[in-house]
Order: sequence, then structure tokens, then C-alpha cells
Amino acid sequence: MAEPHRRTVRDLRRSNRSTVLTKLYFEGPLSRQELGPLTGLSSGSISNVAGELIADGLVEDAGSVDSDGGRPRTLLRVAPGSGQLVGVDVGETRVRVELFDLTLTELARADLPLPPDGHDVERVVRLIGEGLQQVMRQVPSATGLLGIGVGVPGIVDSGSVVHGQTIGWDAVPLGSLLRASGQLPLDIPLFIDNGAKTLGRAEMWFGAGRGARNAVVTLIGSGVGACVIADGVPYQGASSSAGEWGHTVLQVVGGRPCRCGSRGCLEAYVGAEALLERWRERGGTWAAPDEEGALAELLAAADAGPLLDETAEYLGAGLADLVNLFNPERIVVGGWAGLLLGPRLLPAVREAAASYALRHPFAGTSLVLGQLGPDAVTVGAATLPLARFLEAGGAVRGRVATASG
Amino acid sequence: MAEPHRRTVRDLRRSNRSTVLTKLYFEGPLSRQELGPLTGLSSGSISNVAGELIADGLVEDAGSVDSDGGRPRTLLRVAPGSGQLVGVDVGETRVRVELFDLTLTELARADLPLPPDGHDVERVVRLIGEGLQQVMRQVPSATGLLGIGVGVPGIVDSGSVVHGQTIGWDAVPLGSLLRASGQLPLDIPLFIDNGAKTLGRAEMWFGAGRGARNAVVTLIGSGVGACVIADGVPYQGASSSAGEWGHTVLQVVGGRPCRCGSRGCLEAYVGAEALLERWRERGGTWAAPDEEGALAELLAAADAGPLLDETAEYLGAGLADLVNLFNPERIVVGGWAGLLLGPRLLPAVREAAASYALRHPFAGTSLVLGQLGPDAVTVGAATLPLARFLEAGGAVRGRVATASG
DNA sequence: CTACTTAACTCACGCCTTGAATTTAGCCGT
DNA sequence: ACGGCTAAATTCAAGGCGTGAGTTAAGTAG
Repeated sequence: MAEPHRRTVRDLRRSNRSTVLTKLYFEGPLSRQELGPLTGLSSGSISNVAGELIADGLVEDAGSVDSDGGRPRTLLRVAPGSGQLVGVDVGETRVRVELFDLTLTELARADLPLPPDGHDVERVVRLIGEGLQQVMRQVPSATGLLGIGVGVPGIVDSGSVVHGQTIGWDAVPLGSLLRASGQLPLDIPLFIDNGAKTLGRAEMWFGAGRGARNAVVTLIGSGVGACVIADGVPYQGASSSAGEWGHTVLQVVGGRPCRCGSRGCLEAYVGAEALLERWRERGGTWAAPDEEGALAELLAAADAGPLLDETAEYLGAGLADLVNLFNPERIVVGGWAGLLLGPRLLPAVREAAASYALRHPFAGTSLVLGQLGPDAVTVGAATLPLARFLEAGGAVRGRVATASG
Repeated sequence: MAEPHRRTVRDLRRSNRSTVLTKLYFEGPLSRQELGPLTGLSSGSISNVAGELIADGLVEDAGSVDSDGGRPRTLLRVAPGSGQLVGVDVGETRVRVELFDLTLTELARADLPLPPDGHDVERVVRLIGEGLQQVMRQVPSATGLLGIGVGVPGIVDSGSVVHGQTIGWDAVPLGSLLRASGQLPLDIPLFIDNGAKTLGRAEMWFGAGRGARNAVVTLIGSGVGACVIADGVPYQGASSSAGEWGHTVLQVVGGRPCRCGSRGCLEAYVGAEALLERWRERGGTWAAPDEEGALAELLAAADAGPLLDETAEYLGAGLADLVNLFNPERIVVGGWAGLLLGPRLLPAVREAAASYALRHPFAGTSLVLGQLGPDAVTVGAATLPLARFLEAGGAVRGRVATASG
């Protein structure tokens, strides 16, 4: 419990390996010389640690910069091919399995359709296993699988048990089931987290959240969610269900009923499903069979102005709550509906948020659109074992892990 | 930036000193034998570290438990007198300075009244200095001052700069001013934080929040605030203003105007000031000149039922937001008004919160009343240097620190 | 008084970081 | 081509730390 491993002198080395590896991962090729000040380690230790990492194949030479006179600095970088990661997205209509190298460049992908009624647990487990075998077959050189991350729709408790109302899962021990299925290599670290949260992680690592230590990634799709990053790490709460922004109360008296059973939730105004319903109530119609098409038609409609303005007002109020409660330096608006609505709504949303939020924290917050599409769930999922890998200084291979991070 | 001090082998010792000291502080007298498993250290290291701490006077013998046969275990505890702490509460009407021993038992106190118009910065600085000298004079044996914590009304940025709307402070560099005043010993760690947050810390360390890692301490007084504890540490946000729960939006359409300039804030319904105003609008009257007396009269009035029920509804919705967003294991309702209203309102509030919050996170949250009165601000303030002291394994004396934690 | 039991201490061993001294690697002027 | 120069990278002695087995200390039971 109390701070994991840092008692012995060997943990020190592990920790130093980790900082060096992490710095190299995020701040590109660096010379040993730069690494010193950046990590706070002495030149001697940098040499030692770097030498070890190179010997382990995790770090490689990346050319050198020649200075006028004097030995040129050798640049070091994380070797992309020294390990692979798998990200899985259990979506509404399909299971997607993607294989990445260490820099999260895609190596292979497999999409396995799911029937409409289809979130039968056993089937999902089987599809994940199949997808995994497919991508591994496509890339025979992938011999150093470092871990698997799975994004699922629902609340993930204890890093393994899934409660998914929308797909009819109640306390499904997905982690154990996957392990027991025999479909995935034993001894490979397995991580499970909510899909929205993995998407948030992806935005933080590679998208609009990059560099921020305190941020909120909002995800507006059919419903509404959020991923809160506190001091650089996703905040989970007591039972990993923190960030349920969609059911923030915005209207105690006279609130619209929400599908969660309550009234006046943000999601009852701003989610795509609710937005379309509100348009229908006002006489709006659309031709597209799917929500995305319908929402696009709504946006294009001449008479949707008042509805959109009202939506911006509610969204602004919801964002103001985030500003007041979390005081983030950045709020990223993501999710397919958020990205669709964003360009049209953002100015009005900003104005509304400014009026509802406190001046001081609002002034320190920037409100931006997400840079990654909804497909980044797999990237974010792969980020889970990657984070563990970096934290452990690259010493994970073959070790079992279950906790989510 | 990246994880403060843990590179060298001496930092390891510091860290282990810290865990031993912290365990002893919170889990009472312990034998070396128990300390081993609890800290993950070997018997040899426990002996070493304990010996060092005893030699430094920070830890002392606390008797022994005799077992049948075999050498009895010696119990160890933190020596209460090995250091003192000062907590300061800059309140509405007075500055209070309190001197504590290491277990936060009060040794002396000084109350210095502040005139009604009186939050002139220089005067406050002078009063703090005077109070400090008074308490130090009262306890001549207090020769090991470990640090000073100050709780102020307002947002504290960078651990030193205060923005206090209510007292007319705009970016006041209180930390520098105090140091420059010459009124307090140099080289003594000084910490400044929002008074509500220090109260929250006090509840977490010694009150209703004890033992929880994820909790929210709400503070309902004239206004409404909250202190969020994420993974055991108070969450600050990007500019230390996280937890501004009072201005959560509960009524977008038709919301009551709030003193913050917005509309529909929680504080516009639930704060004592707003509650009394709402009572007045409904024809309520009271005799007491102060808010506390007035609120007591309101509670006793026969016809305040509907108003209180409505208040419970709003408060419940506000708490539900906290449950959904933070997923705490515990919510503590504190602040003078909260403690006054609590016994009457809590059942209805709980019911309302249950209806607005999501089932899963709500089921994991307990809603309890605070155990400490509003006077605990000084205790919470003293907790700031104490936390630093424990983190540093007792090696702080004489070192300067400014960051808040 | 002896045998037994358990707590606490000691110390050889292996590992770590530091920082100065040393080696390595490329550039420049002659 | 060659030595001189500069700066990067490595090496290594010194100082520390935690571990865990062995040793000493401090009681009880008979």
C-alpha cells in the first residue's frame, strides 16, 4: 500500500532507470550530457544506467551531434522495436485489437464485428483472443509483447471487474476470464480500464492534453463523460468511477429526465442522444439512420440555432463546474459529438463557461478541442501497459500485473 | 520537477526514516517488531532507523509489552515534546495564533482582534508576528519550532500569494511579507493555505475523515466550500483553487443570483447567508444579530419545514455532483452552518443525493458530519509544517520551505 | 539456576551514487 | 600526417544503505 517499491538500494536503480527511460521516451533523442541535469543524476550514473538500458536493448544510438571541437555527443533514444504493446477497444459494434511498437506506431490491426445484441461475455473474451492471435500472426517479428490494455464501456473496479450498464455486464471479472481463457500469453501484464478514460489518456499523451499536469478530457458522444488528470495521473477515485461528469446536476427544478433515472443531468441536454431528442421535440427531422449523420444534419439545419445556443449554455455551465472543482490548466473537448459540435459551439460555450465559473480559476484554464478521433481508444489502452513499462524502468517483461494505473 | 529527492542512497534513508516516523505518528506506539512488516523494512534496518530517530530525540521509549516467555517488546512512539508547531487562523474578526506540540496538543494560544474594516495587510502581518511572540513567551520550553502554518480566507497561489476577494486582498505576497517583517524566526518553514482547506486537513487527520484516502470535506458556513482529498493528499489543481464547490451550477434556467455574480450556484441556496435571505423572502424573521443565532432560530421555527426540505434537495444534488465527479469513499459535512443544519437535514439530504447520484459510486460513499468545530483551522494549519516534517523523516529543522502541500 | 523463548543488535556482503581522474573521439592548425 | 585541443563518456575509489543470518539481551518456566 504505502508507496510500492523503494526501500532497498536496488529499487533506487530501478527508479533511476525509470526516470532515464521516461525522459528519453517523451523528450526524444537526448545525449547523456543532457540527461544528467534533466534527471538529476551524475554523469557516472547516467553512463551506468544508459549502458544497462542499451545492453538490455531498450535504448539505442540515434546518431550524434558534432560540436566544434571536442568529442561529439551521442544521442540516445528508446528503441521502438524493443517491445510491442496491444490495445483493445471493446466498442458498441465491434472489438478492435491493435498491435503497436513501443512508440505506439501501429503495426497491425484486427476488427471483429459484434452482433447487435452481442455483448455476451464469453463471446467478447473469445473475440479478444482471436484478434490478438490475428495481429500477432500479421507481425511475426513481434516477439517482445510487453502488455495488453483493454478499454471497455463501463466502470472498471479493482482494475479487472467491469460494471457495464449499457452492455448488460454486472460485476464481470473480465481480467480473470481473459486469463482463464488461455487465449492470451500467460505472464503478460493485462490492464483493463474504461474506454473513455483510455481515450482521455491518449489525448494526454499524444493529443491536445500533452504537457498539462492538471487537465480534464471531456468526452461527448451519445452520452457524456470525462477523464480527470490530477498531477499527471488519471484520477480514479475510491472505486474507479470518478469523472462521471455526464450526470452532474444542472437543473434541480424542472430538469429533463435523464436515462440514468435522475433529472437535470448534463447528459440530458448535451449528449448526442439527448440533443437529437430535444430537436425532435421542437419539430426537427433528419434522414440519416445513425446518430452521427443525424447530428451533422442538425448542425446544418437553419432553424437549429436556438437549440444549439441553449446547448452551449448548458455545456458551458457543465464546464464551469469542472473549472471550479478541478481547477485544471486545460480542458479538452473530445468525443465524436464533441468534435462535431465543437467548431460551431465553442465560442458560445466559452462565454457561458466564463459567466458561470469563478474568474481566477477560469482565467488559468484553456478550452481546446481534442486532436484524436474516437479511434484512439486502442492507443490509450496500450498506454496502460506502456506506463507500467516506463515506471518499472523496462523491467516488466514476463511479469504479471493487474492493477490499473 | 520529476519526483523530488530520491536519487542517491541517502535519500533512501531519508525516505525510510519518513515511513517509520509516519507510521509511529499515526499508528500510535509500536514495537520494532511490528514496524518491520508495516514498513516493509528488515529487522536490521528498523533497528538502525529507530536508533537514529531515538538519538535525534524524535522518538522515545513508550513502555513495553511482556509476552509469556521471551524478551518483551519495547514500544516506540514519537516524542511529543521534540518539536513544536504554530498554526495561525486569519479569520473575519481576529487573528488567532496557536502553539502545539508534535501531537498537536495545544500549548498556548493568542487571539488578536481585528477591526471590522480591518484586513489591512500590514496590520495582519504585524498581528501574526505579535501573536507568535506571545505564544512563544508563554511556553519558554518551546525551543524546537518546526514550522508555521497560516490559514487565510482566499485563494492561495504558489503557496504564498493570496487572492482574497472578501477581505480585499489582491495578489498579496503574504509569505514574503511575513518573512520580510522580521517578526518570525528566519529559517523556519512557513506554509500558507486557504483556511477552509486547512480545516479540511484537520478533519482528515483528526476528525471524521480519518483513515479515508479519497474524501471530500465540505464546509458550509456563510458561504460554501470544499476540500478534496485525492489519494491521501489535498488536491490543489493548477492554481490551488480546486474544490470551489459552492459555485457549482445547480440551476441554469431560473437560478438565484449568487454573490459571485453568477446564477444558480449551490451557495445561492445552501450557504447560511443565502438561506437566511430565502427565509426572509418567505416572511421569516429573527432576533439574533449574528448569522449563527439567526440560523438557529430558523431551525427552531415551525414554518421553516418547506424551506429546509428544499435546501436539502439542493444540498443533496450538490453532494451528488461530488460523488459522481470525485467518487470519494467518504463525504464529511462540516463548517458551522453544516454542523448546525446537519442533524436536521442529513436524512433528507442523503435521500436527495441518492436520487441524483449514480448508484455505484453512491453506494461506496458514506456521508457523515464533521467532528471538529470551526476552531480547528489552526490545527489544520499546523498540519502543513507537520506533514513536511514527517515527509522529511524529521530532518527539517532549520530548513526553509515555501511550497504548500 | 538452567533451559527456553523471543526481541533487538551487529556485521559481512552486495549494490548503489558520486565525483574526480582517465580515456575516448573528433576537430583544427601546421 | 601529426600533435594539440576540447568536450563526451567511462572508470573507479570512497562513502552509504538494506538485507539477513548470526549473536547478544532480556525476560519466563520449571
